[in-house]
Amino acid sequence: MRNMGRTSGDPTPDGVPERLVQATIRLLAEQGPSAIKARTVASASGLSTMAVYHHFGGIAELIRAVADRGFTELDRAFSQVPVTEDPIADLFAMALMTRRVARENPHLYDLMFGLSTRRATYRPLSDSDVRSSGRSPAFRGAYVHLAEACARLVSSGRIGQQEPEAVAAQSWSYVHGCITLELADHFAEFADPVAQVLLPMGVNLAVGLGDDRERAQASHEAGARLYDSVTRGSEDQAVAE
Amino acid sequence: MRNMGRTSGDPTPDGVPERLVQATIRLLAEQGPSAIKARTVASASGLSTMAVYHHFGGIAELIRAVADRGFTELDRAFSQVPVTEDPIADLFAMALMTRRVARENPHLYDLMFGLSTRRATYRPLSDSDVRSSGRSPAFRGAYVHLAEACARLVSSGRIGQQEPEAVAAQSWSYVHGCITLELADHFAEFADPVAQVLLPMGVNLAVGLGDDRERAQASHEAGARLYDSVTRGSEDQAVAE
DNA sequence: CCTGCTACTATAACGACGTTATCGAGAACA
DNA sequence: TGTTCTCGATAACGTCGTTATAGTAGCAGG
Repeated sequence: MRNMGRTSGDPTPDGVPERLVQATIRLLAEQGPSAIKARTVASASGLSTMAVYHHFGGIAELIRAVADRGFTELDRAFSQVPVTEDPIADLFAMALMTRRVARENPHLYDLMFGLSTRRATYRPLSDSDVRSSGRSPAFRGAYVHLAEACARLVSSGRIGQQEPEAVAAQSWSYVHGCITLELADHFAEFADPVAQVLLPMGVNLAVGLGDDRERAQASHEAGARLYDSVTRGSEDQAVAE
Repeated sequence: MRNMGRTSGDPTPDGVPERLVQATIRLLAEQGPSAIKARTVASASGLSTMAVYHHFGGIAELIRAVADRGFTELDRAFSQVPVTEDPIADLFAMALMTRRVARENPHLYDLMFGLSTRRATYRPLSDSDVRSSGRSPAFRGAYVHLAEACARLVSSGRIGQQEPEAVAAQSWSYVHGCITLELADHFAEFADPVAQVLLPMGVNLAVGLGDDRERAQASHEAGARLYDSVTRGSEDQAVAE
C-alpha cells in the first residue's frame, strides 16, 4: 500500500506485491478462481495474509491488480508484433496474440473482461488507480496498439472512409467474441477453431469493411506468418517459471 | 433434488426450487454475484438454507441452474422472433433480443458464458444434468434458433455456399463480443453502441459472407423493425414482479 | 548503548459464509 | 394409530475475508 518494496530496477521487480500477483496468477491458471483465497496466495508466496492487506488493501484489490497484469501481458504481446505495411496482417497477428494470451490463462482472461471485478463491489471507483478514462494504464497501453493499427488501416485507404474507433470496436468485438466462446467450449464442434472460425471471420469482416477478398485473404496468411515468426522467436520467454 | 415440488401445471411452477432460482436471479440483478449466499437466497425466498441443499445440492448447482434459466429466457426470447422470408433480418432481431436479455441482467449473462461456472469446480461433469453434447437442453433450445436461421440463410442462396455451422459461429461470436464489451463499459465512447457498432458490424459481416450491401442494409432495418414489433407487443411480460 | 519512530509481518481472533448433522412437521398409507 | 417418507428449520463445524494486536528489523539521534 505504501511503496513497491524495491529501490531500483524496473524489469521483473522482486518485491512482495509482485510475488503476490504472480502467485495469484499461477493459482488462477492451475486451480481456477475458487482457489484464490487470502491464506492460499499468502502461503503460496511464503508470506502471511497481512501482506495482502498491507500492499493491496484486500482480496478485491489484489484481483484487480491481477486483471491489470493481464492487460500488461497483452500489451507486451502486442508490442512484439511489428508494424508492417499491411495493417490487416498486423491486426490478424494481434488477434492470434490475444488468443494465445487468453489460452495461456483462461481464468485470467475471464477476469480481465468479466463484470464481477469491475462494478460488482461497492466502490465509487474514483480512486487513483483509475486515471483518465475509467480504464487502467495497462489496458490503454494494450488498446492503443489496436487503435493505431485500425488508424493505419483507415488512413491507408484500403477500406472505405470510416471512423477508426468504429473499426477498432468491430475488430475487438469479433476477436473477443470468438475467444470467449472458444474458451467456454462452445466451439467444440470445430476441430480447428482458428482456421474454421477466427480467421475466416476476420476475412469476412475485412471484406465487409471494404477490403477486397483476395487482399484480405493474403493479409490473413501474412498475419499468420507474422504471428508464427514472433511466437517462434521468443518461444516461451513469457512464462515466468 | 428429489422432485419439483409441484403436482401439475407447467407454466410458472410455484415450487420451492423455482422460488430459489428466481430469488437468486433477482439478487444477481440487484446486487451482483457477491450477494449470492446460501443464507441470502434462502431468506429472500422465505426459506432456510436447507432448501438449497435439498433441491440443488449446493450453491454451485443453484448457480448452474440459474445460468440454465438464463438460456431458457434466451430461448423464449428467440421464440418470439417470427420466421420471415429474410433470414438476415431474423438474425438481426435475434441479435437485438440477445442484447436485451443481457442488459436486463448483465451478471446473469456473465454467468451464462463465464468460465467459473463450467469447469472451475472439480466435477467430472459426467453427471445427468449434461445430457447429449455437453450443453444443457435449455442452451440447445436457444442455439437451434440461431442454427436454423443460419441454415435458412445458406439455403436461400443469398450468401455463398458455406457450412451453416460456420455462419452460426461467426454470427454468435460477433453478437456475443459486442454485448460482452458493451456490458464491460468498453463502448462508453459510443453514444449508441447498437447503431454505431452492433448493427453496422452485422451489415459488414453479412457483406463479408457474400450478401449485397444494399440487401444487408435493408435486412438490418427490417430486423430492427421486427425487434421493435416483438418487444412492443409483449411489453415487460417477462419481468416476473 | 538505548530510545523512539517507521515499515512491515506473524499470530490470533471475530464475524460471515458453505455445508452438514440432527430433529420436527406434515402427508401418505396400512 | 403407527410407520415411513419428504421436506424444511435449527444449530453446529470448518473455512473464508478481515482486523486487532503484538512483534521484528532498520534507522536517527542521544
